[in-house]
Amino acid sequence: MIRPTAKDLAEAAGVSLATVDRVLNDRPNVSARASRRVHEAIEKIGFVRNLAAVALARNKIYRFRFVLPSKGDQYLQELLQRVAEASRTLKSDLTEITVDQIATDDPYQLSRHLAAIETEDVDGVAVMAPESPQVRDALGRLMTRGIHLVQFLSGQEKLKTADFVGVDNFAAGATAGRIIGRFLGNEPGKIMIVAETMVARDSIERRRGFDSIINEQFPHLRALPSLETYGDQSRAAAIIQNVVERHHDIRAAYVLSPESRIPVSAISQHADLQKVTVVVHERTPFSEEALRTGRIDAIIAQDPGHAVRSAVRIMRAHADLRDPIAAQEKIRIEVLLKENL
Amino acid sequence: MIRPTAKDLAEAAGVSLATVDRVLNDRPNVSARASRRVHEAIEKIGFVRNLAAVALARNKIYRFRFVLPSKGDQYLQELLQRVAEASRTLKSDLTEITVDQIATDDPYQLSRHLAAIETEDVDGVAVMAPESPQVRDALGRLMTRGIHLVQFLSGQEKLKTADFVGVDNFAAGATAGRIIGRFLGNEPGKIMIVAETMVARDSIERRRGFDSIINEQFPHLRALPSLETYGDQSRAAAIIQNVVERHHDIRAAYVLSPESRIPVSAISQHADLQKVTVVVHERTPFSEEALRTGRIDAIIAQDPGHAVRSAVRIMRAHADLRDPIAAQEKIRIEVLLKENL
DNA sequence: GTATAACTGAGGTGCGCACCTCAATGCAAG
DNA sequence: CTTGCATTGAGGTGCGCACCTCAGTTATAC
Repeated sequence: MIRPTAKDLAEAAGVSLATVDRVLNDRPNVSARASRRVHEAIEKIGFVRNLAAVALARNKIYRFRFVLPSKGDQYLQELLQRVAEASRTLKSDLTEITVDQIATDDPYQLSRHLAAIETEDVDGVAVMAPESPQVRDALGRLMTRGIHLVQFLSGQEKLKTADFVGVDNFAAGATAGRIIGRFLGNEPGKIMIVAETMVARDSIERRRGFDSIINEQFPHLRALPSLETYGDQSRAAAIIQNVVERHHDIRAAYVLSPESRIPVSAISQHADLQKVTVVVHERTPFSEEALRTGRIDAIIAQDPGHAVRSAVRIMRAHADLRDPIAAQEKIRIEVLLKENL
Repeated sequence: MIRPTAKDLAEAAGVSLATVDRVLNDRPNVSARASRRVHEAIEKIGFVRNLAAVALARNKIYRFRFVLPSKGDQYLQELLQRVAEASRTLKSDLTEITVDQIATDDPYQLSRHLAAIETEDVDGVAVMAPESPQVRDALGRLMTRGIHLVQFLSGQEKLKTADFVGVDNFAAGATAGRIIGRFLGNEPGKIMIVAETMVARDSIERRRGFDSIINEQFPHLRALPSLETYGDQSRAAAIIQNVVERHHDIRAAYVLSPESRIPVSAISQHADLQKVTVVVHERTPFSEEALRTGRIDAIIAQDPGHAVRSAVRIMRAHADLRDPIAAQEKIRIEVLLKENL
């Protein structure tokens, strides 16, 4: 038989098409016996639903929304581009993607925005926002209202019920630690650590992962306290200069935040990049160029395109009441060197 | 308007549905004027084909075939699993995937097998086979017969007309070179290089990439001539023992071939893995475990699951007379350390 | 027993498009 | 003018399934 249809399935199961429909779509009023016979027949004749037909018959448009920060540098731009790209590609798959850019670092504003999302307007929401109790509650309320939520690239620690798309930041920090440790060899020295802010949970976890490796595996190295730039160019220059002057044996720098342009620029002003091993996070036009020209030595990245597509697949699966395929949705921690850009 | 349909498009363009159909599907007998008006209307009303409806109306089953080696170790198993997985997932997308396992290292047998593939049986073929003139000709003939070909994970140098899915092996070798070079630091030493066979083009390119980095960036290191195991455990042990005895200053080992179990086992018998930095290719249960336990230091990998899905997407695009989205189909060279497994 | 609820089947409609036929119109060459 | 060919439109069919209605049947409670 060429690819059995629902009709073939009904025949094989000895029931009517209506019952097959009830079983396949989990509708009520089906006896256990009928359900069992249908499932057995599915196995027996190898029935597989034609998703194209399902989609057409349902004639449903999936509407997903990404809630992203309004302020940022190149990494945010990269993300926006990937979302736009996915939006274009998925239009022919009955999927419409919108983007809201919000001051996600203002919990009040973000909460209000999330509260204003209507259940009827959207089938899933992917939110990228730093952790805060207020935001966590707002996200919880969103889910209570039946809107499927994906925590996008940055998670709330105690919101385990929502899917999370992104890397394990502890592991990412540990990876950075391993690279710096191995690159530096056996000579002792200090490592400068720079972040936009240490309020962000991502940065904290990366730092913890980094420290765990350095302390255990490379005890001759010492990671200095984290410097916070607050995204300010001149502040970054000042605090980095200060640290460089006070420690003559800085052999490496690790930038925790996704936006590395300001920290790296400041570092290159005040330190000899030939001697200092620099590792940053996220691939951006800046970090890519810096790696190419040798200003930095490695990038720890997560592919934003993958992340976007993964978030959409997860929201789509939930909208169809399916389970996402977990294995495929794992975002890899990528290590980029000059040679594998 | 909710999502315009072809009917809306016809109306907007001032032509009939039949003409819209002719334009959308590149059928003959359409005046330039009609075509232009349809395309303008597409832009104007934002028409996007409903792929589900297209698929349903076409009612076409895509049949793709993977031609893979019959002999191999864990990496082959990994690949087979990923293909099987994709096969299961894609069944509901009207895509059927079959696997032929052939002695791909026998050009004669492979050519005969390829020649026997019927145009009617299949919409695309993905072939993983070492380079040889005979195979290249057989692949060429396959394409001449109108069967779309994807070179899967191993390409023929002079067959540029066919798509290739897999990493740039020169870059992969260079990445390995960078890692070993940086991990070893400034002390001089020698690097042992092991391959199953250096006949395979992949190994040759990796070696070239590796040498280019070592020679340019790390002149205090010397890469020894490649050792060939021919997949034989005792032969591997013998030649590696020989090399270890003749060179007392071997500080690293680089395994070029995707199957690393035999070489690494042999190396660990005859060298002190605490002191020797080992880099291998491809993630397998063995290499993963070896990385976890510290027997090896890094894995250069390409995600076989991605590769399989990418090959399928490319064949699918060609079957639909579309162009694949090149950016999405690039397979990354992954660097795996203990921390980002 | 009867009333009620749970189940089942038959049949219809429509999703948006591809693909087909056939008649009608335009247009150019001779 | 006629012939021939390119172009266009009108209309129909079917892909596989979801979703609906309604009549009929069976099980269960009382």
